[in-house]
Amino acid sequence: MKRAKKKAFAEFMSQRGLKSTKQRDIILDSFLSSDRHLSIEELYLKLRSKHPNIGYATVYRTLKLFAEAGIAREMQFGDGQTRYEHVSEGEHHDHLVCTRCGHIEEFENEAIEKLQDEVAESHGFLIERHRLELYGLCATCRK
Amino acid sequence: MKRAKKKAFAEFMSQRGLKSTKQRDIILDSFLSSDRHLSIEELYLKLRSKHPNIGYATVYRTLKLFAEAGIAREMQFGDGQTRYEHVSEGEHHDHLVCTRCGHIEEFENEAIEKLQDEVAESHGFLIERHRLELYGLCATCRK
DNA sequence: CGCCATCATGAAAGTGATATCCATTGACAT
DNA sequence: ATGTCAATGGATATCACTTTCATGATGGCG
Ligand SMILES: [Mn+2]
Ligand SMILES: [Mn+2]
Ligand SMILES: [Zn+2]
Ligand SMILES: [Zn+2]
Repeated sequence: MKRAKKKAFAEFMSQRGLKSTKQRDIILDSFLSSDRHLSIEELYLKLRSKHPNIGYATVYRTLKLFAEAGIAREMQFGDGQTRYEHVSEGEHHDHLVCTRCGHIEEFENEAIEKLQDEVAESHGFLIERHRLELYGLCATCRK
Repeated sequence: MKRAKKKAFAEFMSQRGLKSTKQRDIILDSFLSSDRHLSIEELYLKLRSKHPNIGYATVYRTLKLFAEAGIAREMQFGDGQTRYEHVSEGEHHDHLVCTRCGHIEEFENEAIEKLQDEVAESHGFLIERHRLELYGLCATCRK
């Protein structure tokens, strides 16, 4: 899991002639071992205690790199911050977002995906990607 | 249609003790007679030729008011600008967005909505709202 | 190794869209 | 007509990125 992503990132880096650095290693480790939907600032703050020498710009650029390398995806849940989530090869999911505590849950639903394709076809659209987010109260916050 | 929204807005304004102004009337007219998914700047520019005395801040605040009054809804399609769309009482729809020309089409699909409810329930979520957007090439841009 | 062309870093400055301030103007109840 | 409080709009501030630039690190090649 983590191994696969580290390897994929290493390959991407060498293909592009980019260099391996201490910062990138630290950021990748931290990213892979944290919440699956993290903002730049959250990751930056998480790192800062142990690695006060890593700058915001480096975290920012490294997360962009992860996205280019295909091991992360940029997401917008409407709270004004871009979040980066883990991406696994060939996997897709959508999101449930708690409007009270910010908790994010993932789900997959083949039936919905299929209906989306039908909608697109009936409108003559060629779909490249989609986003489906359900906002409300999570099980905990409902109580 | 337009009448109903003007009336709804007037009621909202008087309930809140807000005042009727020339600018608000102009902006409402312009909003109701334009594209259904308009950014602040687009509306501002559209107005400027005929009403160069209306400021950007007023357009901004008035669109927010429309949203509060329930006759408009803020939307984010990922192009960096907030768009305001017309809202009709008790109506709901989702969007197809062309990634090439920016064209936006609307659709409704009861089956999808129903499946969404099932997903939410199976995760213990209480849904307040959702967003479903399909991004790709519109019929025209496919050719 | 030691060089050195490149890439990477991080503090600071820039950007663009949105949000707010404030002096002035306007609406409307009395 | 007057007083009060909301509205306006130009200017300024904010916020989350995004880029710049001087300095530091990496790694291929003798
Ligand atoms: Mn996710
Ligand atoms: Mn719409
Ligand atoms: Zn919650
Ligand atoms: Zn198109």
